[in-house]
Amino acid sequence: MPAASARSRPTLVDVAAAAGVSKSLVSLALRGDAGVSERTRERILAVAEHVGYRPSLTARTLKQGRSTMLGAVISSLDNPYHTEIVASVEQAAEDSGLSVVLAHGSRQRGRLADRVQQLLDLGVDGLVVVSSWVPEDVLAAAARRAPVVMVGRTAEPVAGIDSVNNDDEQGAALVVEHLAARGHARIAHVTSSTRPAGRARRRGYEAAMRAARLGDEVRVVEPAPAALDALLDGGTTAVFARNDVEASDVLDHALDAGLRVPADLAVVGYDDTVLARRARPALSSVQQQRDVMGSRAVALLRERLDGRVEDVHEVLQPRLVVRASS
Amino acid sequence: MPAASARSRPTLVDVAAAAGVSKSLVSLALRGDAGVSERTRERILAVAEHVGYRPSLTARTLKQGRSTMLGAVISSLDNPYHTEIVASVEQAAEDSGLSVVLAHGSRQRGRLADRVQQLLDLGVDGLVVVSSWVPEDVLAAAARRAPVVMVGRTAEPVAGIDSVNNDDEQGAALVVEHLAARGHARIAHVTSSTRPAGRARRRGYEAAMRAARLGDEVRVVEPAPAALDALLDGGTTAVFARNDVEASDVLDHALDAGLRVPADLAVVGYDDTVLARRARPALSSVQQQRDVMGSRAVALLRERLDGRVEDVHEVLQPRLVVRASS
DNA sequence: CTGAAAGCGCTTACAG
DNA sequence: CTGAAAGCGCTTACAG
Repeated sequence: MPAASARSRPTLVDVAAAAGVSKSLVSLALRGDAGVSERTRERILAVAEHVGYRPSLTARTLKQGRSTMLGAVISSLDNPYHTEIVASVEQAAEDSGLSVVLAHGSRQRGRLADRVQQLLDLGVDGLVVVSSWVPEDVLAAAARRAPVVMVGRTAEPVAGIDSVNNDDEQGAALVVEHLAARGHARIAHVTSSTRPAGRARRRGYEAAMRAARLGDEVRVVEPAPAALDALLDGGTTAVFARNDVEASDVLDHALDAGLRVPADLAVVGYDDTVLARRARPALSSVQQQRDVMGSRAVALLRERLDGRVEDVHEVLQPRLVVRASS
Repeated sequence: MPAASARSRPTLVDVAAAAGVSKSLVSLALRGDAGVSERTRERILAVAEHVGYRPSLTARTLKQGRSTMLGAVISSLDNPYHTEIVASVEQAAEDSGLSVVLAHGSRQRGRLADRVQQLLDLGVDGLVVVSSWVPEDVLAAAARRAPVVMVGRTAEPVAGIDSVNNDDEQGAALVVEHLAARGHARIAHVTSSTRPAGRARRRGYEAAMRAARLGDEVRVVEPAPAALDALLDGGTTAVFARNDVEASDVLDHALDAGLRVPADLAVVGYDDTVLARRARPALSSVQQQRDVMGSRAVALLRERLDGRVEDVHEVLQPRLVVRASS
């Protein structure tokens, strides 16, 4: 069989011809319609199998007006926290008979907006956005084409878009309470982020410090070498970093400076990624309910597809995983 | 505007009606056909923009028989080596005016086969497989539907499928030569893999050891604690690990055992992932030409689409990146 | 320079 | 239980 013909897929018409029936009957048989006799269906299925028939999703989507595909957008592939959420979205989608097509923006803002368009042009039935870098006007425009759910925070809720996120303030409070219970008073917060989640963690830290009557010891610095040196010289005994990446940087810096962790300095991160488990000593970190996030995101999308019009914002409670670093 | 109507996208017909022309003219104008007067085109573009028209990729794909989409399949999202290759595939595709839809198998073999089917059913014009876990019969079947290029090794070349991969034997030889030049004689190889790339690295190690007249010192072990202990007790002064993950494990183990790296033990990895840079001390590692891999993969696909029928297998030369661990 | 018509591969009423 | 027909939103000869 020549390559060219090998590349032209058999269609319903081919199956129908081979089975000696009409193409509508083939369609009905393939989809398990009740009005097709058992014998006929089996014969048609066998023929379809024999000629190597695969239905064209493109044609089906065009006809039906829906694709049973969901789109997922993430900032970049190299953030294990985000990719784990995507994996849970995919699992939940699969459980609902939906498939997921994935796109990312390689950390580039404009590219993320392009990817959102691309997925919508492709005809996805809904969109899960696992990235805080998609501009809000792009989100709002996307929501006019298909239901959109945001996993994680935007600065303000975007009208028409559902969200599910972690309670960052509460996560930060868990860390401060843990460190205070371990006897730490001089607990600093290391953060380089001005994004919504980062800001919320910082607010949570500050509020928890005051609640623990440590308000005078509030100290927030960037994860830059000079700032960290000043911090360590200044008598800080514990650091709550905004995420595991920055916690790892703090850890490296402290070890390089000859400090023992956690004896001289306790370090706690956020997100509980593979980085936390790989660090030496292993990092305590705040764990978000990533698997629940994925299934809730898909559930919210399905509700929208079923007609819900009010916005829903779900907030999940995090928990602290204590390891050797604190 | 009610939600339902907001969700029904304007079509060519809507634009045509709004502009007072036929829908074929709109199509021609949008695609920049030469036979449309400048004034007419501008007017049509303005109307399309105004009504928020976006062409349906689904309809276009159905009509044209091609989608200008490439599919990319990877084993899982948590392997930075693979995701970096995918990023380079995407960049190369974009440069060719193609988009990429990404699918992964969460490390599950059967799921990978499903994803390959899904991408083909979706209508991708070609498939880049960045995973050695896709069964060869699945690859062969896929190639009957669309051009397929394998990035990385299969055990044997698969008929009808192009490939681009790194010269693993050569990479292993670079490591052995480097360590031998540093004065090491007892160089062990740590590997847990029986996959094609792992086997090739092992072969390369053994050949290079003999070439360096160190044939009597060839030692291959698994990255298990007991095996590593025996290795360290046995006078090994350098370890070449099959990849950065296993090199990190060796590193951790050695440091835990109180050894200094590289003074007591030199460690070298493979793939030059972020793990190598993040390790302490930073790991020497073999760097593959990941960016070139992506652009070559896309180029091979395009050649197939343009009619090439002979199989092409490209082999790229790796280079060694020396860091503190050796 | 512009329009009417056919057709990509499906699904879905509608007849029989 | 089965078939003929219309139509999803495009693109592309073909006329004019």
